[in-house]
Amino acid sequence: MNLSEQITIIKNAINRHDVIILFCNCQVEYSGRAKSFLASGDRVIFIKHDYSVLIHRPDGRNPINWMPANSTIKLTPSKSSLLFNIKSLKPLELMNIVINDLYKVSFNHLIDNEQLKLVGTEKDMSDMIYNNPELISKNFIPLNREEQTKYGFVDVFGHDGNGNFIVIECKRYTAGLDSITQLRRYVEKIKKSKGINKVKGIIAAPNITSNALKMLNDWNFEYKIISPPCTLEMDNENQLNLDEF
Amino acid sequence: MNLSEQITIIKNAINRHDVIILFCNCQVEYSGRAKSFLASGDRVIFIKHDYSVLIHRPDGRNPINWMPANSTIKLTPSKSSLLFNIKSLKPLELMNIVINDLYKVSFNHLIDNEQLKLVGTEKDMSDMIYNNPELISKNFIPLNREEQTKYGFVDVFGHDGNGNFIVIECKRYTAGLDSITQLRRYVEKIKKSKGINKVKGIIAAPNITSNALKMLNDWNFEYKIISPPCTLEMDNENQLNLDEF
DNA sequence: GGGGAGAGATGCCGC
DNA sequence: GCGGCATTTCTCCCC
Repeated sequence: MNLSEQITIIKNAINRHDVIILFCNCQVEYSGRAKSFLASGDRVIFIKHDYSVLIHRPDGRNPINWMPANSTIKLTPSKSSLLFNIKSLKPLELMNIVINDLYKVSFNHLIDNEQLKLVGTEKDMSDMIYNNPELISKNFIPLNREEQTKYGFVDVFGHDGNGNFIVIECKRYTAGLDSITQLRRYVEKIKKSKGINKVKGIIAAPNITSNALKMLNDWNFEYKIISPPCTLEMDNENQLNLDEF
Repeated sequence: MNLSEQITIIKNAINRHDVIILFCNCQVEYSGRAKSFLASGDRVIFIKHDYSVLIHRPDGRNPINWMPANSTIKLTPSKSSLLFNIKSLKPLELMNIVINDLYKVSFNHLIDNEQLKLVGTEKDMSDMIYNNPELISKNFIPLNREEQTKYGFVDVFGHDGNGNFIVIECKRYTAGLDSITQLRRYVEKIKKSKGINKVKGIIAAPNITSNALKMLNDWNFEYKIISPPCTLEMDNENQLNLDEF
């Protein structure tokens, strides 16, 4: 297949909003929110249904370069092979891909209307604590989830029945320094907005870093070892048993 | 091509550490750091050289499901089509992919030894300020970059020649509430470690949110409108002119 | 659309 | 390996 035919085929696939994969050797220039240059190497170029463009290296989870959805994709022949000019607005971003060698092209029209069901998130954690306040202490009485403040959203807010407000910040993995400063910000905001000084801060997480623990002690906050819930209800009868794996 | 031949071809490609693309209809179960289920739909499965596995939907920059590098990938026939069992250790993560319909398979051995040259990062910003202290003020004298403290790393640290220390936190885009709490943490740490109370905090960023600006004023910090540098030196003579695009 | 914050974040660097 | 932190973060949600 000659180059001109190949360009026509790819252009048609783009116009149909097919998902397109190119195995190729290419170099990439990007200018927009930052500026980058990637010298020639073997990569996979990914043009998606939403006109986002991903450039994946042979390794790693993330694209080495990419353009956001709704980009304008121009494809032209060059002396050696193909040239992509990709443009996106707000913010203005430009990308040029010089294809030195096109190994393989593959495309298909894909339809996917399903949504991922996910459990074990931080939201699941705060729900669990709200519904099982004894996880914090036998006195804890939750009042709100996701309490809105000008200085941020509190995961779980409540009191202990003795006039002490309680602010809980959940982390699904390890709480670090940033978690403590975040909690501190909420505690101070609650103190100010409620006009009360008796506000206790609690970090709920399965792990905490040593420095975070020290900073937490400095601020008289508390740490509760709590893990996110991890039980997925599957109504699908074709369900696989991950335990058997 | 029958199913058994197809499995052999894919297995060989996996053993060669080829990058493999499958256009297919599939359902995905994941259990590990969290738990998820994704009902049947059209997707692209991506097996990389490092044995990471990505499942991409027709839209969006990120994989909807994935497994990290160095996973163990088992491929077996099922009643309808193929079944992937993928396993990763530390932490233990399991994934099952049921392929209902395999549309296309493509693979290629890819080699990429190049590194991305990127400019316009936060590090570039702090370097720029360190080398051009007048961007902050005519009195600013930088002392260190990336000053290490137990409670975090200060982007740029210096003084004003009048006994006031200066702590600068850079953000390459918009500074938010978290940037202010971060700066506050550094300022307090410097005050404590140096045993001095005259420490000024400065946010250097092209934008700041309204709430962050308010909090910054509450803490008597300063805001300097500074953008990250964005000039890429290209030694490649095949350089494209992005401006002409 | 701005703002805040999580993510199965990932990836990098430093100790 | 832990820890702190940026990311062309992306993505979701709420106002």
